[in-house]
Amino acid sequence: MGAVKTKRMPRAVREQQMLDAAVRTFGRRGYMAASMDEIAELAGVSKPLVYLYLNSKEDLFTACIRREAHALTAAVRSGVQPDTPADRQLWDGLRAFFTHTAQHPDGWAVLHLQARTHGDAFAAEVTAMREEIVAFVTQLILAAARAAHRDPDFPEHEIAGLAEALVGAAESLADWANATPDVTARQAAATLMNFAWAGLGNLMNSDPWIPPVS
Amino acid sequence: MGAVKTKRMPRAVREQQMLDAAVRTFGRRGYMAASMDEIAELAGVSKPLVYLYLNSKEDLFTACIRREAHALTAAVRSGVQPDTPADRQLWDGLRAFFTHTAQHPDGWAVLHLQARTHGDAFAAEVTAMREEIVAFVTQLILAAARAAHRDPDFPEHEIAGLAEALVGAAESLADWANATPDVTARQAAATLMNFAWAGLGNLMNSDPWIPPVS
Amino acid sequence: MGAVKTKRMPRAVREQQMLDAAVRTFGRRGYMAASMDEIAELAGVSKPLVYLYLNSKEDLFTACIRREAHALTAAVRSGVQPDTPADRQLWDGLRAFFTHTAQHPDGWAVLHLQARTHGDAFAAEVTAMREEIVAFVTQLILAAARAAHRDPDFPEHEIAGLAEALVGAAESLADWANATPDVTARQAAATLMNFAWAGLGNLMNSDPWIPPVS
Amino acid sequence: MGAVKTKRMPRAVREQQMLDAAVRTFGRRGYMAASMDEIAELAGVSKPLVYLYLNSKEDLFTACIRREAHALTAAVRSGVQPDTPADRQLWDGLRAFFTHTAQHPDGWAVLHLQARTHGDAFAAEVTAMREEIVAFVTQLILAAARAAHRDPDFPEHEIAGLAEALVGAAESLADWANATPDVTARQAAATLMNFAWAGLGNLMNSDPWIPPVS
DNA sequence: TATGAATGAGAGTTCATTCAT
DNA sequence: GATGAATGAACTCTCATTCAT
Repeated sequence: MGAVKTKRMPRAVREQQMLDAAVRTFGRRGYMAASMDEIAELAGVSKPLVYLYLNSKEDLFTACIRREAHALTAAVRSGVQPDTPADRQLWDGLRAFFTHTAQHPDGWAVLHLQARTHGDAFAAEVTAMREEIVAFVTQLILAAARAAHRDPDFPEHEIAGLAEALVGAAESLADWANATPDVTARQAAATLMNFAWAGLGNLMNSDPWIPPVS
Repeated sequence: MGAVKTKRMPRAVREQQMLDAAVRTFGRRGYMAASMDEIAELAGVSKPLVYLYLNSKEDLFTACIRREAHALTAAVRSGVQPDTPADRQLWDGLRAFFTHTAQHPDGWAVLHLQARTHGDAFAAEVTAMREEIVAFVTQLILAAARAAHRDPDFPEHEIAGLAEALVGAAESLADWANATPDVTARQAAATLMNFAWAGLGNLMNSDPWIPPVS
Repeated sequence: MGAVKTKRMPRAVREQQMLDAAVRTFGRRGYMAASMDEIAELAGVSKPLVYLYLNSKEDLFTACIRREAHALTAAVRSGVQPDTPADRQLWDGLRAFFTHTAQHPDGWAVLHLQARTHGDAFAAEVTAMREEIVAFVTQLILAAARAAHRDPDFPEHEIAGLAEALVGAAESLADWANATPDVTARQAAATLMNFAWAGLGNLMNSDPWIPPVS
Repeated sequence: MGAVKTKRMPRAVREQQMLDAAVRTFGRRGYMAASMDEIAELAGVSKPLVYLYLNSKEDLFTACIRREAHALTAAVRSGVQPDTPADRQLWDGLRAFFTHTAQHPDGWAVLHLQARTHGDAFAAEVTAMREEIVAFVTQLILAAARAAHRDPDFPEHEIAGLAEALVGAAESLADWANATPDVTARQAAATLMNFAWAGLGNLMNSDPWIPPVS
């Protein structure tokens, strides 16, 4: 069931094994329903070792959140090329995002479902990551407005709402894509780009957003 | 602290008191962290009575989900007038939605945060409600396409994605509006309508969606 | 092993049973080595009931200390007649003290050994009782001085030391009497009265303190 | 924090460092609350080394008791000059005793508080030391009686009680002196000499014991 | 001589749940 | 219709102790 029992590993390696087991368990069972016993067994170690290295259930969960948040933002960042048009950056970012969430469903569940529902301390950890992403999207929207040679005539705080809506839609689509068979990351990204960039009104007039060739 | 202790109430009334207490407790503490003790005390009854009426913690939580889901869909339904244009229906529905989630934050937390994070059985309960809403939105999109005298040239399954994106964005905005001071239900609805109907591309060209007067 | 299992007792009765078991266990094993499991079993109840009524191990121990301290001071107080000469009052008090400690060795161990060695919070509980006794003895010494028509020519703070010495000697003798077979409470009291009242110097000169007839 | 980490020390030195750390930890935390981890860290060595040298927690504690008991009796013995009058010997012994307990509060706590509250095995270790002291005091009393040219007319076992009372009073005064600011070892000794030698009755008659000049 | 890696066993505590009245 | 009394089971966490090097 658990990992193969390999004895006497250096601490750093063991810690990663524990975090792997913890992310999987927290993601599937939920923070409270996950027991330290189960995590330890899945990691192939004894419970005291988990406590020795990770300190407490709360600290372990926090470590999971941080690791997964870092992995997700790193994935998105490395998928985007800075000096490309705004819509291209968004398209690349979304594909990286949906690809990562599809490949790490447990990590995504930890971030999106578990961390936000078990206390402010944990929620604050994800909020930090989320704000980074929202800021990235906000800046893309502003860049697009500049590219259209226009100062946006809607107020700053309205842009915050738009970015929030886009990010929220992406988060929901990630869950949806994970739950719906045969929906690829690329399709999810295309759907959202159309929705966000062209808008339903334009889509009705057959004026969709066209993905770049890559 | 809890409800005023009135003895010998009819069962239906007592049950509602219990559900009130349970929704509040589940919404604030989370499903697992909420204790039957706390719920019973908040409801002003003894624990055995809770079990007599609601049977178990799981059943109690399920009853909460159903009641709140029903209340939310009823609120949205009663906000929409069937024989109006699609964008008007969406606008009315969104306003009803954001109004309800703002007025019942605990119920919304139960549906959006708690029910989805504690096992498939509970998640399935919300999924039923969610599918109803997604179906409503899907039908609005199709109606809009018909109104534009066009068969949508993107496949059925693409529409599902669009509806999903819209609903997901709405859910996220509900959390955002609840957490951000001074954001009204109307503002949240306007932001989302602009985003969804006009799209970011059009917004850049100063071609926003215009809310109806009401 | 434990008490006969009698079901459904009123809370007050069960609490006393639990305190009985706790005093015995704490007194014999020590505070830390005593397990809540053992106490519960000895009391003939399940562990959760102990927690329901007494809250925590710390609270349970505190409750033990208070009950035993109260019992001991009550025993001493009721053994002394206020309007008798100082040496008679001391003699009566010591007999009551040694009688009580001999009859409640576990309670005495809780007060004298355990409560003072496991943290300031517990120690403070006994200190309160001890100070009451020291104050009583101090006042006896002053009364004796007045009876000898003399203002004591040693300073206040010296009297504190004398009272402390007398009480400390009594405490040690209580342990000694409990540990030494065939030493009665009366003998212990007589030894200490001779030592304290007449002093070793006088005893050498065959001038002991003579116990009253009673 | 702990001792400076110096590698490869001779065994005897390392052992003393460990005992220093152990006495301090046992004295402050108590036997059970003291953890081998803390002791090892305070000693500046790894835990396995503690086990290699001292074998087990019980053995380590026993070693502490023996070392501190030896140190205390040695201090008292070296303070007393054999061929002096009994009261002078007692006076010198008490001063040495109070001086040592004031200078080694952790060691005194180990002997007086901890060793007696955690099982007969440990208690027996202190009992050995205590009996040595009681025997010394008993012999002083007998010497005083002989000096008064009288065979004491109270039985052997009464003398045991007197010695016990004196030693018990000294032990209590040691705690009291440590806990009361500005009480010197000399003052504690004087208080106890007055109390023991002259007795309260004589003190009332202004016939105290007079300390020798030194 | 010395230690980083690891654990079996058991502690205090809490909870959903039921019985007897 | 309603409750005070009671518990089995599980949880987080800690500790003395050892192995392999």
